[in-house]
Amino acid sequence: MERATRYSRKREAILSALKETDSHPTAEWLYQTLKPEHQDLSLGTVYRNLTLFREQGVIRSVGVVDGHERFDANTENHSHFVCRDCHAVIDIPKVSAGGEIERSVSEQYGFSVEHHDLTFYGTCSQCMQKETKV
Amino acid sequence: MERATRYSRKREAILSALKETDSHPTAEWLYQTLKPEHQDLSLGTVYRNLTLFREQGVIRSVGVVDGHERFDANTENHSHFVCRDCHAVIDIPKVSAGGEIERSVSEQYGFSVEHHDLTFYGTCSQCMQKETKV
DNA sequence: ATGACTGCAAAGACTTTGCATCTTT
DNA sequence: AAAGATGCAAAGTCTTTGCAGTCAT
Repeated sequence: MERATRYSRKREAILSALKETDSHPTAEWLYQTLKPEHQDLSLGTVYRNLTLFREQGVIRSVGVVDGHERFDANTENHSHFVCRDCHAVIDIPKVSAGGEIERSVSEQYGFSVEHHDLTFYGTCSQCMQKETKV
Repeated sequence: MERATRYSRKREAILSALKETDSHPTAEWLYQTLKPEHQDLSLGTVYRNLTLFREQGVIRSVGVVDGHERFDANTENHSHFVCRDCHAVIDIPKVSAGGEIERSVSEQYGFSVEHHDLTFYGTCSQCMQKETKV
């Protein structure tokens, strides 16, 4: 039997903060961002709720960038660009083939494919300018 | 000026082990695998060399799966399937559009795109059988 | 000999967890 | 009141690093 979930001010705040940004934040960023409004917030609570949200499927992990896990409240199919310089994670609206590609892999290998990620790596425009100046 | 690189038995062994497997191992796996032949090998050396290889571009990180970074000596363009159950990382030969897609993102956003990863997530056939039995 | 490479163990960095306390229902 | 949620700090994991000794050139 599953454990019930109760309302919690902080949980709501964490999810809202995640929905209001497109920066694909880390747990630490959420903690720092919410701290002023919720002074008794603890990092552990942020982590616990992120884990819960992920299990519920309301958020998704974009992966670990430079040692920090990045989260995304946008669970619709889209891609990402990761800047190897400033570690920004930027949304790239649907460049991939969508569901068809998953079906193709599923049929060829006999795997149950639930999801796929397309991620680009390189240097963002801002960081490219910086490099040029040096 | 870059630092010179000298020959090292262990370095060679680490790279060989990585080239001989398609399991996308972790540092720990390489360490355990090479330990019998190189009894005085240390985990630190494995990590140091993996970092070196990655900088040299002779290997690539497939990302962090279940808290462990996974490495791949195959730097040619291909995709991966990650089993969320047993954490296996399995090669999926080229399903994506290749270089064109990178050019497209590069032009649209003004980013310098160096690489892209396409990763599928789900349950592998072996783990699906296990689940059925239960 | 010189500078690179390594073992070892300590230090780091991020995340998880136990327990007493506070909240929600 | 009962059970979930949180703060705090300790514990866990994976990875990095300093230092002294070893090896390649």
